[in-house]
Amino acid sequence: MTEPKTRRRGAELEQAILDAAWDELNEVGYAALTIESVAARAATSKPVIYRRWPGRAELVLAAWGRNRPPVTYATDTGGLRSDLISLFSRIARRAEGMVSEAIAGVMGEAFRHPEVADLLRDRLRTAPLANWVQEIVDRAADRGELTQVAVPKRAARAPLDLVRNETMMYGGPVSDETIAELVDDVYLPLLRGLGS
Amino acid sequence: MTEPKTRRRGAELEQAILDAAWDELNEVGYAALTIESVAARAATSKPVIYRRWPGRAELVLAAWGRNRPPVTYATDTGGLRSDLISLFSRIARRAEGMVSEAIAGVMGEAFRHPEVADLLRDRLRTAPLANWVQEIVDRAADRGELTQVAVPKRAARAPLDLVRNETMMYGGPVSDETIAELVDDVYLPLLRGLGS
DNA sequence: CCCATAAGAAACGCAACGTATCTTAAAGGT
DNA sequence: ACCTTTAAGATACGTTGCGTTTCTTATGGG
Repeated sequence: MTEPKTRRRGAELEQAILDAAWDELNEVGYAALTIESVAARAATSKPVIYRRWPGRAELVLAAWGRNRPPVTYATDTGGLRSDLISLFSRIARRAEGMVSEAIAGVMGEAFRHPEVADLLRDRLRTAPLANWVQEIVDRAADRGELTQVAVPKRAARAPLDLVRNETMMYGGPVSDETIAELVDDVYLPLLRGLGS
Repeated sequence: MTEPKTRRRGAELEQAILDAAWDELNEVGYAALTIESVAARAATSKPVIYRRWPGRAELVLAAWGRNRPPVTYATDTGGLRSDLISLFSRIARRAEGMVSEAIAGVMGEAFRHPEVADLLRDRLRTAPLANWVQEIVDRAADRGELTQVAVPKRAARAPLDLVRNETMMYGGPVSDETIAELVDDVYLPLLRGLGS
């Protein structure tokens, strides 16, 4: 029991720890995740983990970094509204995959450790979002659904911000109804208003 | 030292505890706030606190409930844009007074305790917001700045959601520049778009 | 084959948890 | 004025996880 026979090292060991952290995160959640539980699960010991990451937040961010879903591209669905519904759904699904309880937990620590805050912000940002929105708008303009317009950065970020807010406030997955409201009552009017 | 002479009871004692919790929250933050530290500060003992609140989150929410700034009304500044700037600033200032580190902390626990989540949501909601937005829009319509329109609930909530997102993501106070962007690049276009 | 490196085991003191026990001050009814 | 009920406050308990230190020993590179 005290070490079967093989002693892992370097990358292999690191991956095993991150897998253990990820499993633990999904099974018991961030609040109940302890360094000791991860160490036990990975069949290693605390110092091994502390040698690599300064604390729980960083460990979880690292684990999450290896397991988050890839960013997918916004396809042309043939209409502005359906393009937006598709975009918002994609964002929402991605946000859900991020285990919002963990985000909230890490956030709590982020305030005390600015490095963690920066790390977290990087993770929550979806870099190509602005381009996607602009592409959707361009296509809509080609179809005559909107007047051609450059979407300001703030406006391009809004879908992500609105979905994130929804996820953080209500925990669970974002309903189709909510997505429809965000598109119909907020984002579509916004895009239309940009053109006037 | 072991009890000067007077022993507080009921409401008086409760208030003393909540004051202590509030002070502690502002001085050391949520992460470092412990039941023991609050008990010490209030010059009482742990059981007294546990008899009243089940845990840290509830205690902090209670303390916060007694100390949050009153909701103030949106005055007529004479123009749509300045009305909105004023509204967003008000929301932002209120959000800052709420010690976002504490919100994040409570949020982390909220996921494991649905009652806490409900409590927290109540606290973060600003009930009369929809009316304020509608009033601002009505006034703007009277001035001829917008066409008269009923603002959907989602759209009316957006200012709060956007500011909250900003506060949670960046911690510190929301800059005037950010507020201007939110108004000029997001909310003004949105309101204009609702009218078309 | 040897040796520098790092894995793993074990134990440390510390802090805070949440609970249980007991004494005693305060409030209120008669 | 007394006596009963209520709850405040002190104290101590076992528990858990922290983050660190110390030491042994397996492993892989040279």
